[in-house]
Amino acid sequence: MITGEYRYSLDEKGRLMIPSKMRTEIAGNVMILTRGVDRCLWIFPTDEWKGISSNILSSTSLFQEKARLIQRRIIAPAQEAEIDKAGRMSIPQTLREYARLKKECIILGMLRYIEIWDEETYLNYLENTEDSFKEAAEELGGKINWWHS
Amino acid sequence: MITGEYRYSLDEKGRLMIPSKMRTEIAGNVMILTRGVDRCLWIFPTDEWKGISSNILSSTSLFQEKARLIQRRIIAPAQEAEIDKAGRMSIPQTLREYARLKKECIILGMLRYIEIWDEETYLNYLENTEDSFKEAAEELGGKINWWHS
DNA sequence: TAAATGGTGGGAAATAGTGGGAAAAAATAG
DNA sequence: CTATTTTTTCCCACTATTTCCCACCATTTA
Repeated sequence: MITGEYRYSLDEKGRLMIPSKMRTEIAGNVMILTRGVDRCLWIFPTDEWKGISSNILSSTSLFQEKARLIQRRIIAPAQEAEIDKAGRMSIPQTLREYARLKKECIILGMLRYIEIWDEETYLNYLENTEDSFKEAAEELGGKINWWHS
Repeated sequence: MITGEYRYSLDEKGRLMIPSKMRTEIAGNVMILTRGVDRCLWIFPTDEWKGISSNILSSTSLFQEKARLIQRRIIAPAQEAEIDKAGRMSIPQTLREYARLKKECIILGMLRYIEIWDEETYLNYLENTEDSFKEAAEELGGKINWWHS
């Protein structure tokens, strides 16, 4: 279970530190890096990625508009990224641009994957979604058992 | 599996770099280049192309309007293109015009084939399809098991 | 305070990418 | 059919980027 919220800065070579607590949760040092949905990047352990990508592919077909949308935004931009001996990961340029990463980045542990945000973008996101978050919490609160049995 | 999103520029001789990470995924240095669906070009490894083109042919008949459409748009414009020793590919003029390639191009790895876009066209595409993408993602999110087993 | 772990910066070698000259091929004109 | 021009292809040299590695700094732990 990968969790935690961290701030690290991109260095001049476009490398970003992955917190050691997350690294210890991950098998191997190769991961899959791709576009996320709200101007953030997603990092998946390779085995999680295999499941997700094959699920998407099997439930869509190439000559359909929606399938191409998903494929072009989620599957296509994905690249393998290695964690170097010092625990850092090089973020490819096109992905860096998509997420508008400047210097300070936020790293979020989402249980089975990791999100990377530009700090400013992230703070704006939190602020702008405050209301719909409360709504969602309210709605979910009625549906699930927060405290198991 | 070919993935990744890259930006390269067409040089004065109409050549376009194919990213080395994609080249290593491809057997041989000859590929099939043809029109794609949304103002982009498609590049297939030759063996993938054989499968796809024969699939299209066998599932359609000469005497059907729709079959002729697909043949004229996808099959007929197809040409062989070689990757030179420096890893570049010459894009024939008619295809360059169809995709409106100017200088900056986006190269997308679509798992079993590659797409080439003019950068501006691509950015417009992403922008214009933002809403239907989020819809499609939402819909897909409800249908599939993101986390295998 | 020493040792261990976590994090940062940057040099050097290897790899990837760019530009352009020259030979070959194709097109055009005489 | 030959000569000239244009286009394409092939190849080499140069530049940029990435990768690998090592040394150092900071922070935690004993």
